[in-house]
Amino acid sequence: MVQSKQITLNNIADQVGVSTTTVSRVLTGQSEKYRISDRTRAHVQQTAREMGYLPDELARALRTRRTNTIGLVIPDISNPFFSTIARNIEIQARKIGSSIILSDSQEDTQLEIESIRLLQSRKVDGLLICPVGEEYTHLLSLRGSGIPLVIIDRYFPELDCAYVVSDNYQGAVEAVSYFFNMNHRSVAFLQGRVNTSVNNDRIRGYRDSHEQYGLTVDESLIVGDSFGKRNGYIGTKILLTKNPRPTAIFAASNLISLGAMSAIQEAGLKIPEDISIISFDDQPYSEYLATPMTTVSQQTSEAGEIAFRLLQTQITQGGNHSTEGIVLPTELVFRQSVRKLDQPIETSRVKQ
Amino acid sequence: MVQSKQITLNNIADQVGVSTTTVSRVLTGQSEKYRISDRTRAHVQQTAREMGYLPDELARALRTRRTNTIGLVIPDISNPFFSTIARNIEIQARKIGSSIILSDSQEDTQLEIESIRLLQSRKVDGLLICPVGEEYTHLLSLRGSGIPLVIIDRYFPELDCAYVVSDNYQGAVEAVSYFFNMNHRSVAFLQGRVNTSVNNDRIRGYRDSHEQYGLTVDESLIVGDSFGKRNGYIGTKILLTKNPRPTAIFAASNLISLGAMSAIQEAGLKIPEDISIISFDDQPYSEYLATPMTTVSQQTSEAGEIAFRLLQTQITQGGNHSTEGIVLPTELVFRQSVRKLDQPIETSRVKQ
DNA sequence: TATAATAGGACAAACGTTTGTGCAAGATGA
DNA sequence: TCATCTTGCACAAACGTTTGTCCTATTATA
Repeated sequence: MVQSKQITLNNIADQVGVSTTTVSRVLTGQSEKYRISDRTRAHVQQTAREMGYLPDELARALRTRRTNTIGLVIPDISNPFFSTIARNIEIQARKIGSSIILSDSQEDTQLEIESIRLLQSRKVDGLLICPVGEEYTHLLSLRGSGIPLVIIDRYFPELDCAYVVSDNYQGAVEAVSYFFNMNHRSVAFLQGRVNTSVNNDRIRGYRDSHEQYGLTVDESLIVGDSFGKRNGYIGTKILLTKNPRPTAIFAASNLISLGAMSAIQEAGLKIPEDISIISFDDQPYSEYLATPMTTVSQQTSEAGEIAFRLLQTQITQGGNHSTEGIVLPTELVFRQSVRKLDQPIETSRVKQ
Repeated sequence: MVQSKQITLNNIADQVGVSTTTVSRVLTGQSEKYRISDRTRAHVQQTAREMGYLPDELARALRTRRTNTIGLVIPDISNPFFSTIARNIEIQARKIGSSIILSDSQEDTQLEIESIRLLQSRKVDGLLICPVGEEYTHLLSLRGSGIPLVIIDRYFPELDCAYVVSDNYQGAVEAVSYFFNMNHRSVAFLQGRVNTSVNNDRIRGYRDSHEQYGLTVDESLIVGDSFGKRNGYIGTKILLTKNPRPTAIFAASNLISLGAMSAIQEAGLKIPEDISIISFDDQPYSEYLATPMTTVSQQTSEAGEIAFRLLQTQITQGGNHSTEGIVLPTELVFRQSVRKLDQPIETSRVKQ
């Protein structure tokens, strides 16, 4: 196997009988700016092609201080929610010849920090981060370093940084209100990772919705601590022991609702006859579930694309950091996992 | 916003009052090999830390001809099958300080080719490719270039290259045979992208299984041309017009079976009462579907990890390219989407 | 014809590392 | 005291680009 030597600008220069400079200028399309004759230009291009020249982006980047590379750090790339975001970022990046370096932080802040350091070492032009979400001091100093940065999905009110997130608050309000409209009065919340903006905003929506309907929230109906399936399973197990049992569950993620379905099934209960459920995150399979799931759909594709564009303007416009925050609307997609109950007997004053 | 200058070895050297060489040797842990005094070493380490030194991996790579970076090209990162593979690759890579550059070829050979070129320009140490799968001439020349390369999921018999794939043949045989054992005799195949090894092997299994049971395959029962959902929908629509209708469908991917479910539902049919189905690719949601789906499970996590290791040995052992092919067993996971029919009347000699 | 302008390209430095080699000063041995 | 080792580090080149500047020969201008 011949480990064929790399073809460099020098090789081409020697071959053509011209300086490296000239070759570089021709191949970067600066031939007219530097008055390279058509003859030379053609000759250089020809031999470059013949020799199969591929520019060394490393060397180029070292000189130009621009790698055309962006870092993407994500808590779990196997989660379709994140991989959809990643995909749309990649598609945008490829359009302008950028590459993305992918880092999976495994929902671990420490790994997130290490990822960021490594990406900085690799001199990425900018960073797109779906943060684990609890800590943000490392993001603060990152922001201070002046590197272009856009946060996705989970943001930090105290961090002055561009971000794109879903309207988690409104999404939660609509979901929970829908339960109330269907005459549910005991609605549980299977929450995700606590103290993340995503979770905080959804809880806030959950609470405010109660208030709007003149209801008080039963704190014992808020359970869970992660966005994973296992958490959904355990949380639901707990909820189902309650007496009286909640009539509805609002699950904070697609994985949580999957776990919840396991627990519900094991308890011999039916959705929505025995218990209703709404899940955050619409997925391709949502409509095919045993009971087609009513969900809160997020604009994941758009989130990826917008985040990339935000980052790109930061990169091209240099230090002029817009701190713009973009919040994308959610949509409640109605299917069959919510049952309408009989009118509740209680005399709850329904505001609004 | 202060665009703080990059800290270089030179800065540290100046600060400490020592040469760049010495700083480099200390910071790369070669202080004893080059007899740097403990005093100097400590001093250098201290100031490096104080100044917040981060090595420039670009410059380092340019000099060492090693980027600690591998290229990963995948047809669709939003497909959980691929994103699971990607995740496990990333997890392995991070353990040894490598980064992965992700490229989504969008199931387009041309984009795949461009991706590979760009990754070569970026001087990745090796390439992990889930090929689109029809063309492989570009992979041939890639192989000739001597860059470490491992193919995942779809391979090419004519391409002398390490690969890791599922045992698609055996998986298909088991699925289709199971149908036969359940007394089905009219089993359709909703195939994926034609002329890919994945599809070819599954078709072969489909055919051989027929032969083992002394049955002839009805060619009109093989429909479809991609691994997408839409293809599953259309293919099923077609199948359902047949008279007599096939009693069972073998779907070549998770997305195909989702599409099939739509078509089946629209026709007012029930799984498995009216039609049975087995799908390739087990997914977290498979057991929660309207009818829990009997699937052919692949070892996606393992595939990613193994591929990475294969590549890593190629990288470290230099040109010594093993051409080892690894095929991972599949597993038929039984759920409820297959109905047992009454004994067929026909007198088919059942071999085996 | 003398001078200025232009065309066409070359030189060399720089980006931040790594690494083979060289070299001075002190330590050791005879 | 002289030669030899050893210690501890510095020099300089190299990786493949890009880019500001300079140079020479030819053409145009006066």
